[in-house]
Amino acid sequence: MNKKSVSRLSHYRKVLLRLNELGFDRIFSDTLGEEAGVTAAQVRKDFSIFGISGNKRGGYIIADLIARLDDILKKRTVTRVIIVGAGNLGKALMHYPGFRRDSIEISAVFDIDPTKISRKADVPVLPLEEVGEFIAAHGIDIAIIAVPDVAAQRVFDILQRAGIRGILNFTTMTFKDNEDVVVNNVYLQFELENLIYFTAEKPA
Amino acid sequence: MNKKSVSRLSHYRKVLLRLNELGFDRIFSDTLGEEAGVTAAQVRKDFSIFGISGNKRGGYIIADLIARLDDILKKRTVTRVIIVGAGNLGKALMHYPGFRRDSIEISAVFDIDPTKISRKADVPVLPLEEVGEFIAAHGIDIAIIAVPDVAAQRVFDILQRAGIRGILNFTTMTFKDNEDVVVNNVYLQFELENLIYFTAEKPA
DNA sequence: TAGATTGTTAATCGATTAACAATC
DNA sequence: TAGATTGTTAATCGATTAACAATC
Repeated sequence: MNKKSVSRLSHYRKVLLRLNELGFDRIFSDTLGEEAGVTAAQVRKDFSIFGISGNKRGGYIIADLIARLDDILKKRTVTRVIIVGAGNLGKALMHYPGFRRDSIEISAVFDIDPTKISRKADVPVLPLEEVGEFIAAHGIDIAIIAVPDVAAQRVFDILQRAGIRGILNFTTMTFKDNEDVVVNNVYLQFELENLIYFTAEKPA
Repeated sequence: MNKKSVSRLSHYRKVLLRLNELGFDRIFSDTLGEEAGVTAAQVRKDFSIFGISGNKRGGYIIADLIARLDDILKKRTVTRVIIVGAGNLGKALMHYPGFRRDSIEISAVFDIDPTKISRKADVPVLPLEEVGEFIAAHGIDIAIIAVPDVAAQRVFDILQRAGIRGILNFTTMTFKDNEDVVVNNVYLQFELENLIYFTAEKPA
C-alpha cells in the first residue's frame, strides 16, 4: 500500500535475520522497532497492512516472520537485475555483497565504452547496444542507471523501450512518470548536501 | 525547516546549473518544477520557506537563484568529508564526480585493512586509528560510513567520539539518535527490494 | 489595462503515533 | 486470574496541493 512501509519491511527482515543468527526465537514490536529505528506502533501498523500477525502477549516468532517477509519481498527466487554504466559506481554495485546474499543477482553490466567490455567476466560487461536483446532473453524487469547525467535520458529511453519495469536511478535527472516504469531515485549528492545544511552552524 | 525541502533545493540548483549552461536566463516555477519532478506549488512553497523571491509575472532570474541556493547550501566554500571503508563502495564514492564539482571534497578514506593504506595517493587511504586525529586536525564535520554492517556500530562510536556532526550511512544498521550527530541513511538494498515489490505482478 | 505569475493561506492528503479493547 | 502485548481505530502531525489575492 505504502511505499515507505515496504522499505521498512526490508529493514525488519534484515534485523530479524541478524537476531535469528544470534539465537533469538521471539520478538516484540517494541524491540523490533528499536532495532529498526521506528516506533512499536509503526511496526504493528506495517504488519497489519500486509496481514502479518503475531500472538497477543507472546510477540512474534522470528522464523515465521522471516518466512512471511521472504514471501512478500520475493526472496524465494533470485531476482536478476542489470546495471547500465561500468564506471566506479556501477562496478561497486556489481559486487555489492548485500545483493547476492538476499537473492538479488546482477546479471550483467552495460557500457558504451568498448574498452570496458569483458564478456567472459564473472559478471559480464557488455556493449549497450545489446541491452534490449539481453533484457528480452533473460526476462529482466529491473535496471540500475549509473551513468553520467548527460547520458541518463537516452539510457532511460532505451530501457523503457526494452520493457524494463523498474529503475533505480543514481543520476540527478528526473524521468517523466510513466504508467509502466517505476523509478526510485538515489540522490547521493543531495543526501550529502542535506547533511552539510543541517550540520552547518546557523549564523547568529 | 523541512528535511525534504532542503534536498529539493539541491535538486533545483542542479537543474538551474544545467539550464544556465544551456543559455537560459529566466525560469517559471512550473518549468522548474517539471524539470525537478515536483509541482509548481511545491517549488514556490520551498522558495517561500527559505525566503527566496522572484518577480510576479516575470518568474525567477536563474543566475540570482543559483547564487541564493549557493549561499543556502554552502557552496561558496569547499566542504571536506571523509569516508570510512575502502571497499568497492568507498572507493567509488572517493572518485564520485558529482562531489568535487559541487564543492564537496573527499579529504581521506580510512580502513582497518593495512594492505589498503596508501598515504601518498591523491586521496589518501589511512589506518582507522588515525581518524580521530585527522578529524581534529582538518576540522572535519561529516563522514560517510561505507563498511560492512558488522563494523558499523564501532565506526559510529569512534566517529561520534571524534566529534563528527553528520553521517551518511550506507550500512543497514541504525544508530541511536543523538543530539549531536545527524544521520542520513542510504539503504541501497532496500531501494532495490522496494522496486522488486512494486514491479512484481500481483497474484490474481 | 489585461494577462500571467508569484507568494501565501487554507484545504487536503497521507503517514505516524497514541490509545485502548481484545485476548492470550 | 492478572498482566502484557497485539491489532486496529481514532487523533495527531506534517507535508503537499489548491486556490486566489497581490502585483508586475
